[in-house]
Amino acid sequence: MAGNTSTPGASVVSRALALLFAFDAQHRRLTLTQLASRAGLPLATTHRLAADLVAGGALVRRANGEYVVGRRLWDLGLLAPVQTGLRQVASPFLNDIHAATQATVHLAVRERTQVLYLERLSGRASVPVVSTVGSRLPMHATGVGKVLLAHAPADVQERVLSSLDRITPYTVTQRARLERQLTRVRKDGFATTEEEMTLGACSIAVPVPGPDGSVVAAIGIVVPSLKRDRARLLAALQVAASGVARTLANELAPPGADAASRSR
Amino acid sequence: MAGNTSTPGASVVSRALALLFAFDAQHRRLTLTQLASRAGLPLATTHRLAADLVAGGALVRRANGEYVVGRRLWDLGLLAPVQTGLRQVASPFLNDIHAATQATVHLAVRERTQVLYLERLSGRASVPVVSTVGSRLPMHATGVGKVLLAHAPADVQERVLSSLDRITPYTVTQRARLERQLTRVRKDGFATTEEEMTLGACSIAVPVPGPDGSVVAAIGIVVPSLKRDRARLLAALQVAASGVARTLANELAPPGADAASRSR
DNA sequence: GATTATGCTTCCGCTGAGTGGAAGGAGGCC
DNA sequence: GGCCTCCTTCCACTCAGCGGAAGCATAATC
Repeated sequence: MAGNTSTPGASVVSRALALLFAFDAQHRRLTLTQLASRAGLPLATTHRLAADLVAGGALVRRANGEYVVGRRLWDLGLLAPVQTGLRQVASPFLNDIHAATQATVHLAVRERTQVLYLERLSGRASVPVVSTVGSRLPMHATGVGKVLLAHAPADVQERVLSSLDRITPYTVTQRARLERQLTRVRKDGFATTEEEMTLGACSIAVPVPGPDGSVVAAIGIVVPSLKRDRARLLAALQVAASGVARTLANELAPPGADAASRSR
Repeated sequence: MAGNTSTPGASVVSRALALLFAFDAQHRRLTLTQLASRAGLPLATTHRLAADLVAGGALVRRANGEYVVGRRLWDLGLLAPVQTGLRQVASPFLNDIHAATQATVHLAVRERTQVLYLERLSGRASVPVVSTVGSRLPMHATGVGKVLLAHAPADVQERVLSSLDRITPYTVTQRARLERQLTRVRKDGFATTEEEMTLGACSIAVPVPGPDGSVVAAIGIVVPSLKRDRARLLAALQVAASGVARTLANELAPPGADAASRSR
């Protein structure tokens, strides 16, 4: 729009989005200068666009000058069809697991080469858990991740297996060893981790099969130790997973349109 | 930016936001034409801006041409400091109530003259419930709403009381009667509704007091009937509410900055 | 209390990014 | 074929946006 832009070709909209997406889980509050630098825009431009965004309610400016994401964007985000159907269907079953185990319960799907956490019920026990709703974690170090990885397309597996970051001393970073684990996951129908993502936290997870036999999601729980009641936890998970799978299959009976198209 | 705009003075950013906020709970999917009409923009302009938004991942265009809110906005929305602290603190207590009662559990705050639902655990029983996370409902017809209204500033009460919409045949629309109910709510420490929002659904709710004695939120549950176990439900709610209140007070012990500033 | 540093706000001349009417597809229905 | 609806592309006009620079406010440093 302007004559003397430093990056001709970039639309105003793209700049505005750069400002919005400058926020992330580690940067929920940004000063003007931080915002400008993270978005890669000149300070004056940032100042003006940010003011527009504040005027529209997309951002909020605190009394101390910091910008935060506005409530209107929270509203808007909730409308995104992020597995809406899956989450609604799964919700009561997750609650059942939570009631039965008192542990932290997760519902997750695969997003490219990472685990995306769709839902989380936090447990009573003081287990350190790093995931929150919306967070992405590596597949090879989480229970739900191993389940999803074990059933992912070959090219995804290849990409994940070719670079296994060490997160704790117990993270499985040897390709061959993880491959053996994945084979077991497919055979046994569940995956476990022991302090591979967070010290002091173990997990166990099972797949949620879709109508066509593919794996559409994973349900897992996080506990301080698996020693004691692995069998009990696994039973609870499997009941829930088959419940979700059954409900999903029924819901899809009238095979209309693409996923998540049930607004009415 | 352009010479021949029909509404000079409107920034590109404001137009882009108009497009985004054209989506709401009743309109999660919009065609180009719908989008243009709801945003109040010419079709060609809408087409171009929407393409920019899609390029940035803020919107997604389905195969059938419909636009929906994109996953990146979902991510972003989760970063909004919408009572982050309150929700985190309350979550385990809400789960307790849910486990104990198997009913639909709500956490809500007041937003201007409406109830804003922050959290919802759906129950097993087939009770019709209209609320979802992020939805706003009138205060006078919901349990949590009555609690929040009873403890709202006088001007808010006045505005709400001066126009009581009828939603079901049982909605309380007489000002004097609702005022008497509010007095009781303050005295008894809980509120109830009986099919005032939805036929076949009753609710009971209690306030969550903040450190300074004001009411910061309400916790409520929805059941088919209150006849049977009102006392039991009330007890569960009160335990949870005081648990949340106590945790909140402890959390605020180091009184630093404004709410929701715990990113690390 | 002067000096420096840092971060925010405002100003303003230049110009190409944005605008939207209009024309041209692409389907769907009768 | 004719008609309708909805989407896409084109293009001449021009003012909204651009961002360097100067000014301002506050806080730290000497």
